[in-house]
Parts: sequence; structure tokens; C-alpha cells
Amino acid sequence: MELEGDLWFALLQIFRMGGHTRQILIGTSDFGRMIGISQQTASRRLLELAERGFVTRELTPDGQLVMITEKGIGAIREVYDTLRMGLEGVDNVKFLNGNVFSGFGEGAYYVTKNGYREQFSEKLGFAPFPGTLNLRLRSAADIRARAELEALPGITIKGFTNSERTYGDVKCFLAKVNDAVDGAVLMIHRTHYGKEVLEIIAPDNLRKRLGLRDGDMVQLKVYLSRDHVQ
Amino acid sequence: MELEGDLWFALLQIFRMGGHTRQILIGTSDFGRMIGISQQTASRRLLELAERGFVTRELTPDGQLVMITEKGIGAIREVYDTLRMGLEGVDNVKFLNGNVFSGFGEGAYYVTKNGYREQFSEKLGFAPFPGTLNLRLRSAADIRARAELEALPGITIKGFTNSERTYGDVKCFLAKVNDAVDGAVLMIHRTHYGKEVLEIIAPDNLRKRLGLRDGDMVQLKVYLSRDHVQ
DNA sequence: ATTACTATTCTACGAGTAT
DNA sequence: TATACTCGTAGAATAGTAA
Repeated sequence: MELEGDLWFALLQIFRMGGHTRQILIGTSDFGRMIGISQQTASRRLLELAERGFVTRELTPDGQLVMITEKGIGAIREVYDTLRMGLEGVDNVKFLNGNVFSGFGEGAYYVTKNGYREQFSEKLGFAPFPGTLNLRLRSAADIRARAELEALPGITIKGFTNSERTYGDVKCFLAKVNDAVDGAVLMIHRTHYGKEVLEIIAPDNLRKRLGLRDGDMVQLKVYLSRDHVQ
Repeated sequence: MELEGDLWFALLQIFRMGGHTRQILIGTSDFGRMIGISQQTASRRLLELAERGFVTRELTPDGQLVMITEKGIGAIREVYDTLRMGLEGVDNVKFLNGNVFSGFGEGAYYVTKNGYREQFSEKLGFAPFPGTLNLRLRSAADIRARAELEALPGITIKGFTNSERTYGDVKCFLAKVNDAVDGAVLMIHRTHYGKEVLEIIAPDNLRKRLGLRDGDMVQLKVYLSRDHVQ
């Protein structure tokens, strides 16, 4: 989150007053009363929001004209998008949480095969980074949710045969990692991992992109069908 | 707001992990890392959310099973509704802010006339409290916005004639006061107030319901048409 | 009237640690 | 391992004012 709680709520209050559509005139006393803080703190909040570029400010003799900037609207929309998907797309989404661990890279092996790579780009919309992020599921509910994914069609990446051997089908689901990065869950049919493991692919190296280390918890939003993916 | 900033963001994090759909297993260390606070503070946050009824909690040897309650979802939905109306209904809404003052109660006089009362109930969906809340608009933008309301059709309450005199038409707009209470803006056609005054009616006494005193600022969301009113 | 500085109070964070 | 207590302290909030 770019904006800590109290500051975000100050921004929300400006938003409620229509500050995203036009300049609004507010006094720090009124503003403070509206969100339950003192005049002085209200002053500091508005100052800080302006300093950090979330609002523009213009002092007048009887208050200040405040308006939310593009950046401010972005901060609001970020929360909005999270809430919308969670509240309205429930039927199409499964939430999973797991902890990062270092695996044997079997997924990485698959992901680099040319016979798969082109299909990934075409069917998932991105060329996967040549490596997977391994997650270990820890709660019964997560493991159950993973089992339910097995039963769903998902997005199928077709197997193929080359001179050496035959490669089986791979099933994927589009997913959002930590509510921030788009990627996909890889369900390799014959894997030696158990039912408590999930492999994630993404356009980037997720460990670097999200600053993940072994043991860190990661949240996944798995899209069961393509509808409503955002 | 029922929930102060930091606590709300803790709830949001649980939401992001799917805690509104099922119990999720989280450790206080992981949870803290995810929102940038210490293990101890994370523990306190979860404890307080549970104490205040926003989540249920169940301790296990390796973490706690947390799930958002109805009340918690309500707190999230409250913000969601605000954001949705602000971001998606912009064309249908005008935001106005004004300060409460004690007026001469002309609106109250109108609002109690039987010839109007029935129409209010029928066309606005509520029987108005016999009194109005007077707001004084302070910024040029607010006064301009009020003038724009004059030009719109709104909801017309027809005038009538009784043995004493003739009563003119009254125009209304549905509105939300302080993002919390449903009411309506009353545009009495011939009033001795100037262009910087607005009268609000609602099912309840707004001063009591919202704890308003003279001079307090009030925010209004005026719905220009009935579509998308929430 | 305002906003916002300085001084002071006090809340709330995290370190250390018990369970 | 967990969670969550106590406690010292940093930083935030308010009081008092200046501008």
C-alpha cells in the first residue's frame, strides 16, 4: 500500500466531499471534526497529502481549496479494484495462501520447452519467466481449494512429442499474486509434489519483483474462468 | 467511520487473502510482514478486530484461523459503496458542501402542508420530518453547482390551492447526507433565501441523527436523476 | 477568520520475553 | 513453533499561540 491508513482515510473524506470532481473548500477545523481528529492534525494531514502529491492545495482567507490529483485517484482506485473483485467476483475466484519454498524447478523445466512456451504466450497473454514460484499450502482449506481446481477445466496447454519423449497436457489458471502481479497457476498433471504444493508462473521473476524469500506468505487470487479477470 | 484507518487496512488484508469467503490460516509474523508492521502489532490488530466483532478467530498450534464476520463485511462494503458511487456514478451526482445554520423554517412550513406531504411520501419514498436542515454554501463552486440544479428537472412536487391561498410547485432531488442518511434537497421556487442556501429534508431530524450544530459542515451527494440512486 | 508553528502530552509501536 | 504480555521509547496528537 502506498498510503498508510490514516492518511488514506483523510483522502477518502475529501473524495466523499467530491474532491475528485472539483476543488472543494474546506477548513481544517471542519475537516478534522468530520473524521474525528483535531484541527492541528487535520492541517498536517492535508499538508502531507499535498506534499506527497495526492491532492493540490490553494489557501484562501476562509479555508483551503483542495482537489484530488490523478495520483490520489489512483490510490483510491487501487482499493476500489480490490474490493470490487472480492465482493462481486466471488463465484469466479478462489483465494489461496501459501508459503514460498525452494523446489526442484520441475515447473521451470516445462516452462522453457518450446512446445509449451508459444502456447503460454497465446493462451495466457504473457511469455513466462523461465522459472516457477513454489508455494506450500498450509491450511486444510487451502489444500481443499487446490483439489477443487483439479476438477475444473481451466486453460489447457496441450502436450506434444519431440524426438526424445512425449510431454503431457498442462492445465493453468490465471491468477493475481499478492493483489499486484498477474500470473498463472500451473497444474502439472504428473508431478512428484503432493497436494499441498502449487507452482506459479509470471512474466517476471516473482521472487525479485515481490521481494520474496523462503518462508514468506503469498496470497493468490485464482480466476476459475476467463470471465471477469482483471 | 466505524473503523479507524490502520485497523481497517488490517481487515482489508484479511479480505485480500479471501477471509470473507472462508477461514484463512495466518501467523502474526506473516501477517505483519504483509502490511509492514511487527509481529506484536499484527497480534494486537487481530485481537482488536476480533474483540470488536469484525472477525472470528480460532487459535491453532501453527497460526490462527481468521474469518471476516458479517459486521466486518459491512465495514468493507461501506467503503466500497462510497467508492463505487464516486467513481462510477459521477455523471449522475453532484457533490455539495455547506454549513448548518438556523433559518426561519420556511421549508418546515411547506413540509407540513398536507397537500405536499402525501406527494413527498409517494415520490421520495419517505415521510419527511417536519423541519428542514438549512445549509449555507460557502464556495463559488458550491453556489455554481446549486445554480445548475435549478436548471435540471428533478422531482416535482405539485402545488395546490386551498381555501386560504395557492401553493407553488416544489422541486426536489434525492440526496445522501454525510454519506450516511438518505434525504432530499428542497428547491422552493420563491424563497427569500439567496442562491447560497439549500434546504434539506429527511425522514428523521438530521440535527439529532447526525449530531449537528450550527456552523458544522455537511457533505451532500445530490442525485440528478433517479437512476443509480443507492 | 484562517493555517500551522512550537511545546507538551500521550498513544501506540516494537524489543524482550513468558507461556 | 505459535500468541501476546510488559515496558521503554519514538513519534503522533493536541494545546497553546503566532502569523
